[in-house]
Amino acid sequence: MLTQRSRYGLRAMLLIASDPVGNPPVPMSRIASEAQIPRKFLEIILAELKNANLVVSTRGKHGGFKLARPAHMISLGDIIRVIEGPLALVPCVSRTAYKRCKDCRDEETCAIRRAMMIVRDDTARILDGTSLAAATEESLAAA
Amino acid sequence: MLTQRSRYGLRAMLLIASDPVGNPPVPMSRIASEAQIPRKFLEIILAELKNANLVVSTRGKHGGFKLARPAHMISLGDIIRVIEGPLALVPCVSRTAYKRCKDCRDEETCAIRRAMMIVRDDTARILDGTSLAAATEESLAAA
DNA sequence: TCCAAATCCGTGCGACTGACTAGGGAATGC
DNA sequence: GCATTCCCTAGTCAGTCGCACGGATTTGGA
Repeated sequence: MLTQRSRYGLRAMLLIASDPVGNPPVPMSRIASEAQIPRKFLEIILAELKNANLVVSTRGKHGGFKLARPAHMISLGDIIRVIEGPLALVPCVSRTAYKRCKDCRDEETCAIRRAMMIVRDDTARILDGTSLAAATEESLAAA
Repeated sequence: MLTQRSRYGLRAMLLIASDPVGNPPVPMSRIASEAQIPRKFLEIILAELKNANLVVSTRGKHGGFKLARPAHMISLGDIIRVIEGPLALVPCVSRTAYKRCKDCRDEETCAIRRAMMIVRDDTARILDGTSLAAATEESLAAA
């Protein structure tokens, strides 16, 4: 299951993405109220997203957040990986956080690993293949 | 990512499954030493598995644990669901723990939900489609 | 009969994480 | 210079993870 953080992150990103491109940045307070996310908690999440170069911020009056790339170039997988961590169920099949399992005799023939690998690939294929743009087309608030 | 618990659970089940069918039950101490799982922690995990009717135990001397069903009738999904919880990433696509997301306008057209649903189905298909028997055929210790 | 081998059962515990709060700083625009 | 915004550092509070301790209970065998 995804953590609350991740769901908040998805909601926040969807909301920013749903704002017309030419508009001024979306202030945090509006994200908090419209997506129903605790204000201060949202700060932390947006900081992570900013740190990962998924959003850019402008300070001062009329400041706020905008997507760092167009909405069709940011995937659900990008967001989840930033907030939640690796998509893989076990370290030995993770691309971003590979770690050998210590008592595995042979990674090549391990059936557990093979199943986990397929799960990971399928998951990544779906989540990386769904962009914010695709998601906002039909629904505005979810997760 | 799966928790350590779940990985221990998988290892324990694999070890029990790898024991010849006619043999006496496998004592916890042997599982602990061979699968490298802390003895007392293993107690809790085996209790969960027993409670979920995946293993049966016999007490007293020469007691231990055996699979409750033949190894080809227990899937990795069965085990993970018991110890880790639902396979779905969000509650609104879970079969075993469905819960509506409060501010979702329309579940039918929600693209997030649709992506998550596909991920869940793929995950379940693989994990429920891989039995302990299939896993033990090629590798004995993993995860 | 009594011991040893085994599962069962409750309790505790330190570390971490998840979710959230508090309070002030620093930049920017009017 | 003042309001509006983001930025930063802590700290709380509850829960879970991973694990350990000390038994009680059941069973088989010497």
